Amino acid sequence: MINAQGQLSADTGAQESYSISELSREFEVTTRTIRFYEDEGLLRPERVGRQRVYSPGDRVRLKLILRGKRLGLSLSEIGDIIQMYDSTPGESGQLSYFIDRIQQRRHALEQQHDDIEVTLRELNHIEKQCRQQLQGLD
Amino acid sequence: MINAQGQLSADTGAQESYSISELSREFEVTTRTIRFYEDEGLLRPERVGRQRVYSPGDRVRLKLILRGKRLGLSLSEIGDIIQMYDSTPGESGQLSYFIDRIQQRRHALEQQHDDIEVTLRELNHIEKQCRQQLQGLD
DNA sequence: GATTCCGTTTACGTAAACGTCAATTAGTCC
DNA sequence: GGACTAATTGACGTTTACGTAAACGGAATC
Repeated sequence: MINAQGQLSADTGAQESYSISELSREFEVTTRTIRFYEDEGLLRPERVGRQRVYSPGDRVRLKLILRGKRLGLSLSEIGDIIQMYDSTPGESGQLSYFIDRIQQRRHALEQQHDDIEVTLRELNHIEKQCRQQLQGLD
Repeated sequence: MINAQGQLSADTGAQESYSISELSREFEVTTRTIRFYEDEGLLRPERVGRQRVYSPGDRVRLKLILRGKRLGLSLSEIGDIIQMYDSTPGESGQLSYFIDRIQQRRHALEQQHDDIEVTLRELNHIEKQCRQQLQGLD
């Protein structure tokens, strides 16, 4: 297998580096978007010359970013969360403050979780009514 | 009990009308925001003179809007959903197309649901590590 | 060596979702 | 009847998250 840099890489399913257009295609975002995330400090790919080269770690970060987007988070909120992932070990400043931030995130997520369940139930109800209408069983 | 219009209303917990500032306070959004939602066609309060008067139904709609916001939906997506709630009975144009739209919404919500669970698990993991650090049990 | 394909930087444009005045109206309190 | 309070319309400002176009750099290909 040959990657974008023309180097051989064992086909383990996990490449060791990615070009911007590869990631762009894989995740269906524009290169503009990926560069923008870098401007915002969410990604820090290496450079070979002027070109960006993304590691598997960068790819995971991009995944995290997109997951955050699907949840409706702003890029700065996403940056906040990514920072949590990054500073996992001990150097997270005030540990208890850090835990606090985690709790807050979790609280918001749990609220969303509830909102989703309510909405799903309601949509199910509406759909049911529609199906009855469709069959004239009303 | 006396509402904003100076009229008596039985204290059943459910008022029969609300002023814009009442709703503003209750849901902690600015009046500007509420008017903006009206501009976008998400709310249609009645008028007494020039003043807006909101019914319990309007209040529910506002609740729906804010729930949608917590889920990260755009106002137009929220409008889309509210329309589903409104046109429940039979006049939903192409019923099967309508059901299709419901399915799509549901799919997005289920994706979010999954995203949340993954993120929550990860946050839990991170928090655990932090707590261990805090107790020096590492 | 001209074209094509990626990629880069710089910069201006834009849609969404409000914020922030400013000017005006209409009722209320003393 | 002046002051205050709540509401209204209108208009411009702002932030976020990119889109879009221009102009250029290298490598590959014909």
